Amino acid sequence: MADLAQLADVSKITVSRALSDSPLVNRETRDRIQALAREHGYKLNVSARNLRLRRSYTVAVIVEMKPSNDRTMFDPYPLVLLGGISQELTAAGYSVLLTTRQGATAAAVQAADGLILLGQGVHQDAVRRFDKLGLPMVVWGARGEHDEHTIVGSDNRAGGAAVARHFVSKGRRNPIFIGNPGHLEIFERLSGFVDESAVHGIKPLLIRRDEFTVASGIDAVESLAARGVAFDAIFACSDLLAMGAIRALDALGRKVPKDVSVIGYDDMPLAASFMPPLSSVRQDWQAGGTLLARKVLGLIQGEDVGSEVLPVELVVRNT
Amino acid sequence: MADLAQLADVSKITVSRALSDSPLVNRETRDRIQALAREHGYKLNVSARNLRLRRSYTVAVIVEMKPSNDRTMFDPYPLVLLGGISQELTAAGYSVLLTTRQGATAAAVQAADGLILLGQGVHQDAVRRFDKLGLPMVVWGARGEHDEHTIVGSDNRAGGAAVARHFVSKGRRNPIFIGNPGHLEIFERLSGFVDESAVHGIKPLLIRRDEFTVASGIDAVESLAARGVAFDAIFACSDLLAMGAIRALDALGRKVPKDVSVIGYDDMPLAASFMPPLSSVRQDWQAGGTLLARKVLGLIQGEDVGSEVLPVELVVRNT
DNA sequence: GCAGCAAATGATATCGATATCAAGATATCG
DNA sequence: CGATATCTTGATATCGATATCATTTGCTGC
Repeated sequence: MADLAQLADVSKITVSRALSDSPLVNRETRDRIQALAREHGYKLNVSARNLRLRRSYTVAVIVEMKPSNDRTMFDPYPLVLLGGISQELTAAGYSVLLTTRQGATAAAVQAADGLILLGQGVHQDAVRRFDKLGLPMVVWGARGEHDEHTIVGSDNRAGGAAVARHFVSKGRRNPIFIGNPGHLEIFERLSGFVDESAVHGIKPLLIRRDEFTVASGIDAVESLAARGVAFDAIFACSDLLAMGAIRALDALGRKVPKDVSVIGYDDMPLAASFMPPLSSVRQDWQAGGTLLARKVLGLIQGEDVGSEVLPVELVVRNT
Repeated sequence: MADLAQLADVSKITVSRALSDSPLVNRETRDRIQALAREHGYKLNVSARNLRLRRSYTVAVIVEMKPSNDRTMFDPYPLVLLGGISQELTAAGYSVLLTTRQGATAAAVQAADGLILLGQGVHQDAVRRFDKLGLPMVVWGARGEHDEHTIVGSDNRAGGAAVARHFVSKGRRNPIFIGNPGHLEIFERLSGFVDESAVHGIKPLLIRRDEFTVASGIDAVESLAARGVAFDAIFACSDLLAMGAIRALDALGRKVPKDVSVIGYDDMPLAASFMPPLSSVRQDWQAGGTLLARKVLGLIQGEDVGSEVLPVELVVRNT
């Protein structure tokens, strides 16, 4: 900037003002300086600006990425969320600092202006840990009873309820829920499902499975069959579980959807091309990401943003 | 730091040294200062340090994230890569700055110490554009003829060749390749496939399809059938294409793998659970991410790292 | 013709860290 | 005992931007 100042025969501060489009400087001067800056390939030193402004214009996104074949890493979900976040923040002139939980102690993270927490396993302890940083923070997921932080998530309860209503409309009386209600989001799906079923005098059976894999879905149905449990509908809390379930049902000679209705969750791209095309509950992750970003930005600006729940949509296909 | 200096009754610079574990300061003093820092929740101001050191300790990762249902956004691939990158960089004390191509003009990106380019569509023009930033840069993908930049990718050519050999070993004489050789990586797979086939006197047929979707795979096989083309093997350059192809073959009454062998690419988690379990070429993305990160770090340190090609593995299952 | 005001620019201090060089304290040695 | 080396600490300048207050210039209106 000092160099530019010399070139333009003005002071450093005028250059600074010109480059930030300040109305304090004559339009002519401003254009001249901006042209010079372009011409000489001037690049703002972000560190210097941030130091002076006491801001980093950076939002840290903390993703849970476990090494192995965990759901989080392989499902499209976090990436689409990241896409939405990245787009929105970038547009607002912020940068996205991506970290795993382990790396979150890095100095750069602590210097962030805000925090976004992703990952289904975001439990209270993790939230509290990051809360101590004292940064504006938004969490993706479901809202627990005593949560005070800002949460953005999709309406898991409504999703569960919609599935329950669908099953009822198909005359199903003995539905199964497969999943891990230990995760708050899954628990919400289960609650919505159970509550809505109860309205119609139906009591679903819970088969707890911790892994969100095809194998796990197969296993769940096999264990049901082995135990001789009667059922005519399955609500799996992930599409992979649902696919596994259908595979297992097929092997058992039970027809989907004639004998058993099956509905998955997430509506991953493959669901539509599954054979048979899988019915599923869709959440709009891109929108989720956008919203997460807007909320942090709001918090950073000192606004009073509340938590928000995004609608979901039951996509009925052939199962 | 000035406050800590007062508290410890030393100078700022001693505090600075103590906190960075400099051997220049007495162990006792150092411990005392570090204890004080912890106690008072001192946080390093990253901007200030970066300003002084003329470094940002940040590597920008530029991902192509197109809005719609593009392959990039939904496949597990970039996320796993990101996981590897993030892990490695974080361990080295660097931060990961995630951006889309559009956001890459942001000041923070230009301030990065290095650049990693991801996305199958990384063409020459994009590479050149970012090259102008003059930063250490590593690209994921395949190596073009005139490429001078550092490239990390998996051995697409070997992948294609392995598939060709497999087909030959199964006695297949009329193989089809489905995919878009416009992408350099895909082109390499095709080349390896074609060259290795030629060794055995076989000439594959190329069906060009630009989308990496199940629908596209179905469409490809249907068009083959409509044109009355004879074939007994399909090498699809993505698992989704392969799944679509198998679906379509099924509809046409052709058995897999009895009548037609099918092999996909990427070995996505679902491939193993597909019905029938899909044979596929696997690349180790986690390792790729790690390697990408190491290369940039090397470049940043001024080392002379070369390009590198990672091995792939043909996973033969039931197709 | 001069006070008063607006527009444009500048001088200086500052953000919070580290590099460089200087200097005091202590130890070692012939 | 003085000289030299070693250990430890400090003073000062600096990284590159912006906030604040000051100043200059040109113009308006009575």
